Amino acid sequence: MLQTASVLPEAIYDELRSLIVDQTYAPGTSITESAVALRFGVARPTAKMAIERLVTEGLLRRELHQSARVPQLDAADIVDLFDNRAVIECAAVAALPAVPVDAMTAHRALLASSGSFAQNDIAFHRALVAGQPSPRLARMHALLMGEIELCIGQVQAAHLLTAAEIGAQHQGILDAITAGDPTEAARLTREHIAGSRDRLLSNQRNHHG
Amino acid sequence: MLQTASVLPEAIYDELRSLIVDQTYAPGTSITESAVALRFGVARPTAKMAIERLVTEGLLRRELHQSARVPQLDAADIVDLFDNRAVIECAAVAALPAVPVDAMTAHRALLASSGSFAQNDIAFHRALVAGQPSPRLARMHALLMGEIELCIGQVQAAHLLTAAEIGAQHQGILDAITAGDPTEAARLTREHIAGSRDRLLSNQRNHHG
DNA sequence: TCTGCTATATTGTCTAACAATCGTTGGCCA
DNA sequence: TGGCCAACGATTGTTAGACAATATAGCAGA
Repeated sequence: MLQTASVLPEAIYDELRSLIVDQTYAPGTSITESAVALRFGVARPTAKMAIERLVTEGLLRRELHQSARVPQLDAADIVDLFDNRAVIECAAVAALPAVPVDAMTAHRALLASSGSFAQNDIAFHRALVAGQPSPRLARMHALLMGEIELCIGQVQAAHLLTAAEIGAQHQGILDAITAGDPTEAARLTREHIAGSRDRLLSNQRNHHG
Repeated sequence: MLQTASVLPEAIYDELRSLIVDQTYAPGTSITESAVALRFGVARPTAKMAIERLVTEGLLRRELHQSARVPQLDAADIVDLFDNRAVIECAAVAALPAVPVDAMTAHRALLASSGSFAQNDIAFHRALVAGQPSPRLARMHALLMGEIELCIGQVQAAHLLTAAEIGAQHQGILDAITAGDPTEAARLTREHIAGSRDRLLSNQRNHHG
């Protein structure tokens, strides 16, 4: 979370964020302050606050005097997002003293998942970063992950790879951490993320290319 | 800049930010919304907006129902800030196709400066990141640099090193970029930032230890 | 002295309203 | 018929004032 906000805008923020990531609001949809205020039964300033927070995280874009719009992420965005994510997550796993329990939980949940496992994949990576000691690295990661989720939703990439394949790559990262080899952990993380990126890119080409 | 805000909160944000970085507001000072609104002659919501943006950047901290306070950065903060800064700036210089003109400008200004050159140093590093193509890497860097400026102000570290010494290290980084050696550029950047970190740390020990 | 209550200060949120600005639609003119 | 300009509607930007919720501090009592 980027900032500790008050409870009401926080709730609206959460809800809106889900609607955007779920593709309930398609890319390009414009989201006005009044509409949000009406939908959630709050005053416009409160809705405005939630929207501005989503803009800060990159899940919405807006310009002066125009309503916020759900961004359409293109190939360049995917490359930028995943490359930066690799930088941050490599630094994170290299700084991990041990495997965080939350990461193990997400890992097992992913391997056991029957349907869509994208959320478990995200949770695994978030847990790796959360388990590492630097709060600012975690903040920067959060700044990327919102758009990453949006991106995965937009490319309909839930099943580009099997849970077993993803799980095996995760297992390798965990093993390197446990073995006390941060360099190897970082390398595997970099490869894992680059693989996801390329898979998303080829899928996007098929859909929009 | 983290987000494109409207003009009035933007102006207040800029002014407040300067006052905080300048140490006009000492660490620990509490800044109320009303006080800001009064000082700048705007309504409280407008002041609130500026304050919340500074909180997002880490230049102020606040909890629910309490006024924002200027944070007192300790040794752990310095380490965290500079280590993460090294991660980001290394990635930035490694991605630089050539030396940005703004970086050259700041570099020359630093070498020619007679008094305090901290601003030129900051400008140089900002220019390096701004010259690199990824907007999200730049955003993450901006998230760190606010606190970095605050940190430098709090440790009264304007003259821990001569302009000539800093300039020489910068020159080395520029040379590596020009030579098309991103690995070397990243290494020199990492060393340069680690040096700054250690000097700030020892200075802080003298003052507060 | 320590505990508990009260009072004040501050933020959280709402309603209502006006100003500024952007996009669009319609009409007017060539 | 087609292009330019103006007015309109929609939306955001900003303000004012008000009330509720909460934290801090100071005071009173045991």
